[in-house]
Amino acid sequence: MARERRERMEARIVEAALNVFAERGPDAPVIDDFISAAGVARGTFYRYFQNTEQLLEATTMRLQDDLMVAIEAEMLGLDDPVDRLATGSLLWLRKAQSDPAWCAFTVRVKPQSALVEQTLLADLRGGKRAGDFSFASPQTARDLVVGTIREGMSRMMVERLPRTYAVDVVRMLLRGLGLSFVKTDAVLAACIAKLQRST
Amino acid sequence: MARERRERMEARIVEAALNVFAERGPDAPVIDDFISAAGVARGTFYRYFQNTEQLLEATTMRLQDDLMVAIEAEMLGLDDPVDRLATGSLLWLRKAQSDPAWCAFTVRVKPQSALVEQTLLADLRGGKRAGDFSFASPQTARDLVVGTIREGMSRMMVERLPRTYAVDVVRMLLRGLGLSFVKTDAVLAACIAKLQRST
Amino acid sequence: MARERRERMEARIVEAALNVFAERGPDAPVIDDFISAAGVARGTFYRYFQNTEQLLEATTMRLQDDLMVAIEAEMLGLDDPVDRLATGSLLWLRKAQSDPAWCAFTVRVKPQSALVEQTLLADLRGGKRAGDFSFASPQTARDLVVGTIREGMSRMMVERLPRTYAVDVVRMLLRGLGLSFVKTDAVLAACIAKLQRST
Amino acid sequence: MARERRERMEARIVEAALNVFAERGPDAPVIDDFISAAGVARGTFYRYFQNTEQLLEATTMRLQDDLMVAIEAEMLGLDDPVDRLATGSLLWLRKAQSDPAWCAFTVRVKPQSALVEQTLLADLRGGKRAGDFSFASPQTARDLVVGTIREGMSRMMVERLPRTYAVDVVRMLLRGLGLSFVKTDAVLAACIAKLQRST
DNA sequence: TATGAATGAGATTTCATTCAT
DNA sequence: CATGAATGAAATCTCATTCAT
Repeated sequence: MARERRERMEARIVEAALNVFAERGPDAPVIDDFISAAGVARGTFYRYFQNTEQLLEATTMRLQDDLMVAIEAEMLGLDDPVDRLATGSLLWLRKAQSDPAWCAFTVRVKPQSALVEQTLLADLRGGKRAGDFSFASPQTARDLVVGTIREGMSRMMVERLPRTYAVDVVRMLLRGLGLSFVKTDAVLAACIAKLQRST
Repeated sequence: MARERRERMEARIVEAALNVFAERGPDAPVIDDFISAAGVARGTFYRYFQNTEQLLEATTMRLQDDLMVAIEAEMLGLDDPVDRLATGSLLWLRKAQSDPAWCAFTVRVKPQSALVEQTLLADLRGGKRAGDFSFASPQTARDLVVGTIREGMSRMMVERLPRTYAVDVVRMLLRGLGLSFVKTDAVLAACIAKLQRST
Repeated sequence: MARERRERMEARIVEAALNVFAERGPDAPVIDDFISAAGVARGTFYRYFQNTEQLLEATTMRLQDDLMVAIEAEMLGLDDPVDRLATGSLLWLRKAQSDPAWCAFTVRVKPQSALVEQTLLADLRGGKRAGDFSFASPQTARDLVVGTIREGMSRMMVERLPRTYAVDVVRMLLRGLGLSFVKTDAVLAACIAKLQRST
Repeated sequence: MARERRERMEARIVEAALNVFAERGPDAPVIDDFISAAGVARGTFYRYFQNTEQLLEATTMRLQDDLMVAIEAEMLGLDDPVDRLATGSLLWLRKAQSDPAWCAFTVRVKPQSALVEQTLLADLRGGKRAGDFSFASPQTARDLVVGTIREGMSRMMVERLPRTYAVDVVRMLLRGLGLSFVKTDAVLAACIAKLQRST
């Protein structure tokens, strides 16, 4: 039960961090913001997190994992790695566009959640094994996907991007990953159709 | 003449900042490092820059502009936007790989130099007008190029990337920009050949 | 003529200092306030005054001398030291009450103008020689007069004092200087009457 | 208990400030002097005082309160307001004359300790109620007492004042407050006699 | 374990004064 | 002489982090 208490407290702080970001924006948040939002003493904070960075990371991981799980749920039944990558990227970008606070938070922290990284790499490898993708190495391919999406998210923080932005980006990504132009369009069309049905 | 003096002083501070970064690495450098390196009083520093961040930006802009000029020199005679974009990206990534201090410095600051942005957008537009590229908008295409390269540079700071990394990335980029796979390989081959000759 | 120019410039700076005090109040005035009010360069200022303190002193002396001269004019024909001291103090306090900028300025600078000090001491000595005053030493008596008036001026800066304040103070001063209570009242009455006539 | 700690810390800083002043004199002491003397971090200082001025005020208040308490002890058994005022003023001036550091410190800060002000006003009111004093208002009377003593203290900082200075001043003050010349001399004589006995 | 005072490194600001042009 | 950029000492502020209670 001591263990449970620990987890409740940790969750409380993370929860508070989320609110702080949603309310005060991505800049400035200082430790005082977090602890006062969580209603916790300074010292208590440091019992749960070594430093602010770690809180941010933990929160980002939480956020990314949550989204990843939601996306996986959405993709239930989708087995083809190419379909999965397309759908996943699309949903990720849409989340970013529809939830600026989430976007701000995610873009500000460097590392990605392990779950996201693994899922992404698995699909990249799968797509290559299936002969659809063609790239030098999964890590290099990952840089294309992660870097482009991250840059897009950065720009969302500054200017309003068109509704079609997500699809436009995913098209570039699939082509960049070596998917033939014909297949790219087919995959995209199917993926969009499926998403519309499920909404 | 008072104006000239101002500019000399600003240049002197930026120059010193470059040295500081080259010597002490991208982390930690504190304002005292900069002012003592520049041989300038604290008050003088704040007469030219509002804060450290601003100095970093100014310095990064300088660095990026300098590299851009060097790359333009290297590309003298190259007129085709696709060739230019391929060569430029390649040289940029190679610089990053061969000069970790430069890479660390550049990757740490958000905005890109205006010169770089303009050159990039011009080539993207040119390549599209020529019918080589195909993408939704130059800005979206820019996100692909800038985001991927930036992500690659980030990863360079953490792990050693293979010699072929730069070429691998550029191949993905060209394909992502909608260049046909055949042309992509041709452009890359020509571009590499030309670079080898000129070295 | 070079000498004349010098004096004109000095006067200009002092003049500006007066305005600064009148406009911005007694706190804060910084050298920048003075030089920008005078439309003079930093360096120029230091050619005329060694430091801010010296400017303040010069200005105070000017102000006090001016007032002293005005008071002397008002007292033309008054020869009795006791009358002079009473009238002078009264007029001084009235000036302070009617001109808050002047008051603020004067109260902030320690030393008194030599002219004021000499006039005061002369009247104190005169009144004692005439057998009206009685105190240990003119310097000690001076402390009573100067200290009380200065304290009153300080309080004027903070709170509004009653119309009768000046007379109340002068009555205390005359008694404190050893003037008999009867004479004090007579002197005060005469002095007030004379002032009313002259206005 | 946390409250107690706070008070101890504040006292510690004020205590240190006293030492600094005693050792280095009233001019120049810089924030670093205070914090190093108190063995306290810069941040801590600003947690207790907004700026140096505030520390000076707090310290002066402490000093004035301490002296006031000592004077009250000395006056134990003295109930007559006139006696109290005479004795108190005398002791205050003697303290100033015998302890230049204290004098310098006290004279440099504008406001008086609340305890001092209240005690003074009470005695002024008491003396008036008893028919001994006669003045327009206690506040005006206060200006006479405070202003004169302060001016005397200022002058002590510059020149050496005679041994009789304190008594001379108090005589002027009592007369100025409207005490009859006869009573003034009687009160002074008694007060001096009493003090000599108690030493 | 929870608390919040204390720490201290550092950034930023302010300003009187100096000095090259 | 006039100018205003440069200086540098000191004040003030901000925060992440430590630590005694």
